[in-house]
Amino acid sequence: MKKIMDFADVKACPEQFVLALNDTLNVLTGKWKLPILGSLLFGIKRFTDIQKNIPKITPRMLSKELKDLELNGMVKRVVYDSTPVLIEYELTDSAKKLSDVIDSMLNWGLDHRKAVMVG
Amino acid sequence: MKKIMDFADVKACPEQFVLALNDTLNVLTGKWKLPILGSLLFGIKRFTDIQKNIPKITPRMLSKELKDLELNGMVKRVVYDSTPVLIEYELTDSAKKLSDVIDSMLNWGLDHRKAVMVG
DNA sequence: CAGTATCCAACAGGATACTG
DNA sequence: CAGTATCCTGTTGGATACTG
Repeated sequence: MKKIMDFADVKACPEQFVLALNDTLNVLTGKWKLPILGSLLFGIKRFTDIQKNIPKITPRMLSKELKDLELNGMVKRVVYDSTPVLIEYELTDSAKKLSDVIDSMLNWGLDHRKAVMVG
Repeated sequence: MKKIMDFADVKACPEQFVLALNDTLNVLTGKWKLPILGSLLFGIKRFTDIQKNIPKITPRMLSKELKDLELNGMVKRVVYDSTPVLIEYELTDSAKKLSDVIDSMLNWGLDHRKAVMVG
């Protein structure tokens, strides 16, 4: 794993690092993004499949978040020109790699819980 | 780095993992938490020092976020009983370990930017 | 210096109903 | 099935002024 200080240009040009960090934060934050990505980690899904996977999400929010994730290169929306039209959502390769980030967040979170308990 | 599927009980008891993940997200999200943690990574600081470090943050927001970070075990607030009273903020050990998470977020973010560019 | 107090705007998200 | 359209509430954050 490359550390931030390994990047030679971090001091010379910090803006790109701030942007990259914000990108990561943006695809994770909000009430529904992680549940949606989690649902799609188990495979290609249709709109109503995702809705069934995530209790209490409304179609409005699912639609909004899927558009946002698509715009940010996390989700591919595939339209099959059958009758009736079939639409499927799947994760991009980039999105699948997010599991590394989630693992590190999980590890820190579990450690932190222990630390806060005793402290 | 331990991966989520390495935890034997992840399927039996997923709630603690959801909580841990949310903890991590909660100490990172919002407009000011990361800048504040970043400022304190360079050492112990006083209220107005942090304010000088972070352009445009108001005392209201800095006060609110510092309280929140303290409550979540990220920041220690130390009061020196001199006259006038001196107050310093420093990161907890747990907060310092966040740099691992930030590194992984940064790496993913930089990769993702490249992937989205070409895609 | 280290904050509070008040008021206000913007946005995230929810409830419900409707559509090609 | 795969969404939109409206309307509404709560939270986040900003502006400005003030305090021990």
